[in-house]
Amino acid sequence: MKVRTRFAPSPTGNVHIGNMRAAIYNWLFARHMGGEFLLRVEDTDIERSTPEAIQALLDAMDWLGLDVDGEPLYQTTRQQAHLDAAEALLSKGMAYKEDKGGMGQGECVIFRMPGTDSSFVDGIKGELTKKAENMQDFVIVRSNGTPVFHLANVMDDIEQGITHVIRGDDHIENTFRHIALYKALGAEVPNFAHLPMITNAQGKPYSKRDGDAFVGDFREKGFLPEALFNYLTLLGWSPGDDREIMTREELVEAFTLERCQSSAAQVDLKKLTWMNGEYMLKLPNEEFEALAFQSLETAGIDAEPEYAEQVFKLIRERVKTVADIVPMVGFFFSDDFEYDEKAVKKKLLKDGVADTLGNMKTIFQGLDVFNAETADKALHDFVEESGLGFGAVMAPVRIAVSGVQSGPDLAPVLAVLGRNRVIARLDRALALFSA
RNA sequence: GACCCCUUCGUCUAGUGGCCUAGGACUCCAGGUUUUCAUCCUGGCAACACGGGUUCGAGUCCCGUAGGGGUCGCCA
Repeated sequence: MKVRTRFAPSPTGNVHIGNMRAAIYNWLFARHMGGEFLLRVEDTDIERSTPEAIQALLDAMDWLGLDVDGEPLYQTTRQQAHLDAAEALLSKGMAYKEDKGGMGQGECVIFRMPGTDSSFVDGIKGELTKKAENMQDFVIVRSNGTPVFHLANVMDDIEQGITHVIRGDDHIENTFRHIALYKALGAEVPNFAHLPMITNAQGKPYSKRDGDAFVGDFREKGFLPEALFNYLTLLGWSPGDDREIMTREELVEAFTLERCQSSAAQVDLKKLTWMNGEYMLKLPNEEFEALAFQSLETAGIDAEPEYAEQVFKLIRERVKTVADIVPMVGFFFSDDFEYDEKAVKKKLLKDGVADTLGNMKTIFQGLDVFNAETADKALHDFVEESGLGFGAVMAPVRIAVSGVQSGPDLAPVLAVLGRNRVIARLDRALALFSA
């Protein structure tokens, strides 16, 4: 039988990172097995399920490259089928009506647990069992006539022909109920695999309060989808060898449920950032530039393409995330940049620095040609002639033209900025900081 | 509280009874390269939760303890 997995989120607009990892595992498993990956939108919460929220969900999946087979199933279209199933269960005596709790809310439909011990083999955790006395009957249709999650979920998984239900381990208890439902409904029980949860930097389960809980947050922070995908896959799974940076094809090829960890995993932003940097490095130049131009645009920076491309070449290898770009190149596009206070205090407000900057200005003005090579040579010559240390010359010049202590090679930076800008900035630094 | 699950370096993990004086990666630290910064290279720190078994031999199997987590809704 062909493997079919599914991702069944509630479209709330924000897709939780833990949910998205479950989606990734479902996708990976389906692709590995040559099966299908389906989407079911559990949109029965009318308040939160707006078209925008659904679109946001689809966008997040698209961004991560989780392609879906077939049309998505919208749970709201299935209500009648759910209710019919409840009727059938009722008529077979497998469910009963009751005014639960006697609260006068009216009668709801309650599923009768079979009263036998239950056990199943979880694809990740192994055999799981539960004694009959620890399982209670449960509501499948509310007194207001709407189906409850358990019924809807099972019915729709049957409808979509799901063979493998891969979900968070917070569903383990539900699984015993669901299995009983499958059997009562006369349907084949699918395979189940329960993923351990992932936790935040504090080692606690992700809550909606966590800043980085949603897929969109990672996108905004400048992470590449392929890097996030790779990282999330490795969080709780490993190929069994030492590979870490893996292409999507390699991940699909290597992915199996048996190699999934059965304990919770903690997200480590530092490692994600490292991995993202590796992916940034691998990006084809055109893609990097496209991303960079986009970042400048959203930051409201007007960039002349030819000039910008020179700038991008300078920072290309230093960027860890897309979000690094704008702060790194700001001074190339505007004279209105901040001076790093510490840097100024430590390097600029020193005796003799004003002379150094003044000398460099004169030297640069006197150059026949001003480019990376000549600027570099001028810098070196001056260091030698003056007997000043290298740091005593480079650092002040760098801070004067960029505001900060670190950045790409200084000479190329000067060359790209151009002589006029460099001299103007040296003048300004002289005026502002001559001690 | 009841039921269930989990436990290898700070973090992600390899490890399926001898190949483990426990390997890799991130982080961190030190040195080197770069006559600036970053990169890069080399090296280092650092773990089998604890206690009992079983066995010639246990990180690997069993039992218990502790700690962590999940679930106990007419939410999903």
